[in-house]
Amino acid sequence: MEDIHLIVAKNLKVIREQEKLSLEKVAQLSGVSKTMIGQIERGESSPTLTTIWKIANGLKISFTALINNPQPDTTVVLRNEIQVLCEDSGKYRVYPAFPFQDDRRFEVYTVEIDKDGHLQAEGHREGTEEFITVFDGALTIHVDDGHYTIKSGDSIRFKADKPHSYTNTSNTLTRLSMTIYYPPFQ
Amino acid sequence: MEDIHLIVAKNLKVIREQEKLSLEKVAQLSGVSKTMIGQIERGESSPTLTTIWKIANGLKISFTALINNPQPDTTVVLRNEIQVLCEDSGKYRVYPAFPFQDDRRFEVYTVEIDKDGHLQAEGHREGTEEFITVFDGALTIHVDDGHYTIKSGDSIRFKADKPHSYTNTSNTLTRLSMTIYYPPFQ
DNA sequence: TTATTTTGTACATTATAACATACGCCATTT
DNA sequence: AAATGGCGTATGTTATAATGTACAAAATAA
Repeated sequence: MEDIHLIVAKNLKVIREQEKLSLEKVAQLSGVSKTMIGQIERGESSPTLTTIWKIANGLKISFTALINNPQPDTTVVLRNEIQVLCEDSGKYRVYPAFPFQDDRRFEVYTVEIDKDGHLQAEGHREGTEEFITVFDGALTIHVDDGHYTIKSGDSIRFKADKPHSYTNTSNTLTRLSMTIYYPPFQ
Repeated sequence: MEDIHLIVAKNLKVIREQEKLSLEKVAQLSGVSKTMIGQIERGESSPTLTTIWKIANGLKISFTALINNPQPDTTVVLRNEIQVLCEDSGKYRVYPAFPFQDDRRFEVYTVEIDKDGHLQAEGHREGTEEFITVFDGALTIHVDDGHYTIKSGDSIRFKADKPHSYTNTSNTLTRLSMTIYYPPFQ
């Protein structure tokens, strides 16, 4: 239960059944076809904004009542279930453990870099910072003409709004945890 | 500036320019094509939920930052600019002055009923109430076997979660203001 | 100036959201 | 049991969201 249209699916179905409304009834209240209402509820369709708007208005509920995902108090993320992202021919692997969400201003990744693995990254948004702790191997970070080598157990924090690079400068697999902070707008 | 996709259009353009990002850049950050970003900004497209989600994540902003419509302190609604809804062959005309919105729990209509005009309405959601003040003519409301005649200057409040009807029982045009209250869920 | 890059839009195509219709299922009811 | 009505799903079609390519204007560099 992660993808946005699945959240809407769940919310809509709950609200509709709570109100004891048929698909037909929701259709005529909202002006959206019965078929589409059904597909949205089953998660078979990613509705457009105007469709969501029509439904919210028809049911006299707020837009966010449909897109809100009531977060549980606890979330367990299994490594095997994370969609891994690869760079440098698979030598640099990113596991997004806690992706960016709503007003949370950070995201947490686990990164694995094979021996000789390397990644050159562009600068992120103005004010963005990275917080890295190395658990195995050693990492060398180049940023702003300087370079820093972080060994297992050590950590680094740096402003990531300029181009920077990560290199495994050990002879083994390097594993690290990376938290990226994005400052709010304005 | 009313329709939901126009709100997103405005918000996206403001944020993008604020961050000095090109369409191209937003495209690669979000994984949504440059063309689509442009169309959304120009209000030429009503994006799907997944597209909005991709953009929000790419820019590291909340979903609501895109769909939020910063309401002005004052809103003037001209009668001529309201989309009028007609029933009973045009004898019953509804002007939605303040439609339902977000967590506001009511909406305000102006209604005009010609001589002999009539409307049979189904019951609204459980707990829904209507508040009517008649300004011209006279209105007879049937609900739950009872009927009430409201003359110019008078008002009525009734639970509208059962079938009810409105009839102009005067010899002239009847005009009234109707506020409908929808109770929150749960 | 001319050349070059960058940026936003126009166009043609593909993918899919949205709709109208029809069908099958599970209730009641008779 | 048969018939009826309400409800959700499957199907085929249309509208439009989404993409890729190409183009034109503006900005930058030479």
